[in-house]
Amino acid sequence: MHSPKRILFLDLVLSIFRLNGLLIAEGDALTEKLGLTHARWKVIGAIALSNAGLTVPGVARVLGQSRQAVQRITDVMVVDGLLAYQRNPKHKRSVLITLTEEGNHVYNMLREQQDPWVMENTQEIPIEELDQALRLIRRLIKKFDK
Amino acid sequence: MHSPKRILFLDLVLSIFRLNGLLIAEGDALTEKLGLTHARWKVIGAIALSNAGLTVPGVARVLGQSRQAVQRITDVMVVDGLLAYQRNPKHKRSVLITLTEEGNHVYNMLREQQDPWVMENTQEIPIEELDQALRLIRRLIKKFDK
DNA sequence: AGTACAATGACAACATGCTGACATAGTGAA
DNA sequence: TTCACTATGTCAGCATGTTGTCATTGTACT
Repeated sequence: MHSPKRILFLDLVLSIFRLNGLLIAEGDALTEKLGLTHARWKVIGAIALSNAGLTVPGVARVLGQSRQAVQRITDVMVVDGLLAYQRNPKHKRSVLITLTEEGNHVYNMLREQQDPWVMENTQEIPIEELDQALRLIRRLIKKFDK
Repeated sequence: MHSPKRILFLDLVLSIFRLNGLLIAEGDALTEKLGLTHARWKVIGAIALSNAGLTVPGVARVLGQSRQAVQRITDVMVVDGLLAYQRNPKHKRSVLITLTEEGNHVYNMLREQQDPWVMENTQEIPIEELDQALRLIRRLIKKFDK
């Protein structure tokens, strides 16, 4: 079974692995001066983008990681003063994660690095192509996320 | 700067992270009975797909990882009998990695699991869409892989 | 040939991720 | 309300990946 589709799909999978690694490297380079690592900017990004507030398992679900891995990172980030835990009106045990003033400051600096980076890497790409790719990827995510 | 393109691109990046994790989980589930982990099936796949033979740093380049990480995995896989190191006519120190008979057997079984998995997950997706997405991802890879 | 630079192997320290296990809190149905 | 099931926090063990460092081998240029 060596259909073109098979080759294409496996190629796509390998390319996802590769791009994933490159994006992490890009993000790390982008945030190097801010003292962030990819584990940290992922968490900061997820929280900053959430409207309703996120719990530790909530961040884990968004990032597709285990809650234990997220918990470990957030615990350290709270100690480091980037995040704070806040009482959750919806849940007695599971606190909400919020950005501290310093965390917000770091996020803003992250944005200052990120915005030109996004500009630079998307200006030649039509918005329709980005949208189509995103839709396909979302479709695959839905398939695998059960 | 909250252009739709920015949001779209960041959304794409997050989705790549998410899909990457899900694909690894899929692969691990697929190869669970074979006693493989993602670090291992990635190496086996890379070697099986190579024509000319690969060295440890060669595999690292293909997978976009550090040679040290690959070396550690291959060393264990040699002990486990899946891989063997072979004299490299081109290089005195840097040996070639080959699949042992058992390694080849495992690769064939991997293929038996992988083929129906690919079928199942691509049958509703037009080949053109896969191709377009792959092209965009390759374009991004080229941008970041310097 | 000689020499500077690159590539490789080896080892270490560390960050990150996963799963498993357990106790506790929360939720929903009988 | 009670009870089974799920969600969460916590701790532990382990796999994987990164960077840094050093010695050694290869390579390429003069």
